[in-house]
Amino acid sequence: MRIGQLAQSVGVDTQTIRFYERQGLLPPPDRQENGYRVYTEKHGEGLAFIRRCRILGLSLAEIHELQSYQDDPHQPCTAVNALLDDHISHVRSQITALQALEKQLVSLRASCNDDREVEACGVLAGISEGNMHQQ
Amino acid sequence: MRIGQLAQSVGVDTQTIRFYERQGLLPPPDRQENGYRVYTEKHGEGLAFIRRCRILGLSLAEIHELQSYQDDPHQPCTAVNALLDDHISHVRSQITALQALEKQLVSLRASCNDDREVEACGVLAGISEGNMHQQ
DNA sequence: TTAAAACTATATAGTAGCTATAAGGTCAAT
DNA sequence: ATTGACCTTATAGCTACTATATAGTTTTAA
Repeated sequence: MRIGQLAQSVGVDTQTIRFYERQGLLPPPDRQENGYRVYTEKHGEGLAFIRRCRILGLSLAEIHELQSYQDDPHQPCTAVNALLDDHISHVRSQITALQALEKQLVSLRASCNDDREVEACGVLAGISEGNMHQQ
Repeated sequence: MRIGQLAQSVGVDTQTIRFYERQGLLPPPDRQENGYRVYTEKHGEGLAFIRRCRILGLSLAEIHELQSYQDDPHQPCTAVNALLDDHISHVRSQITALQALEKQLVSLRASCNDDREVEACGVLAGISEGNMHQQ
């Protein structure tokens, strides 16, 4: 299996595969005589794993960490669960921050309507005057 | 007022101020004979405006756009409001996406406890097997 | 058979918004 | 005279790719 086929089967760009290889997330595959990379089923699974992790919002560093656990299958999986717990709290704090931001933006937006000149715009005035509530 | 004082008064790094200047968000200030930048009150207001916009999550491009409106104060402020509306929907869709992600992560986490080996870890299995629900 | 299309390779730069580092010039105080 | 705090520019680093340039290889079609 060459890089293009692997890419298509997982739904990523060939560049991304080479990028993961350089980052140490995918093991360097064997090469044909002409230098083309040759991939196996294992590579496909590894790549799919990376992609699913990315969809879950994990960073490449976190994925690397998960891979290191996979390489040591008889350890307790405490660290895996802890990584996920950390990620969940990270996502939750992002949600909280964005909800606060949304409130702030909505209240700013309410301070204007479309029938004014820029000079009298409530939105711009609100930002300029800095009457922004914390967090 | 020199760059260090401006930076301290607004609470940013001096590097950030030079960066905004290069990006065209802050007008190039006058220089002393020795080349040091000299800032006025206006620069302070401009910088504070940028920072408040950043806190609201606006991109530098959006800030640039707002500044272009400020330079034309007798236009109607429709575009300002539209920019904010767009930003609000952007924030809302981020929230929605993160909430879906949180659900997914929590359900993944529920598939394991700490008393297993990595080999049997429900979390890793969940990711590897790809039984991930869309969005 | 040959020429074009489609694939592969590497290296490099760009994206966003800074932050950090290096290497140097300036200024006030000791 | 030298230390320290400030200023200058230029450059690289961060994340996770994506795009571009340039070149070699394979496959397909005429």
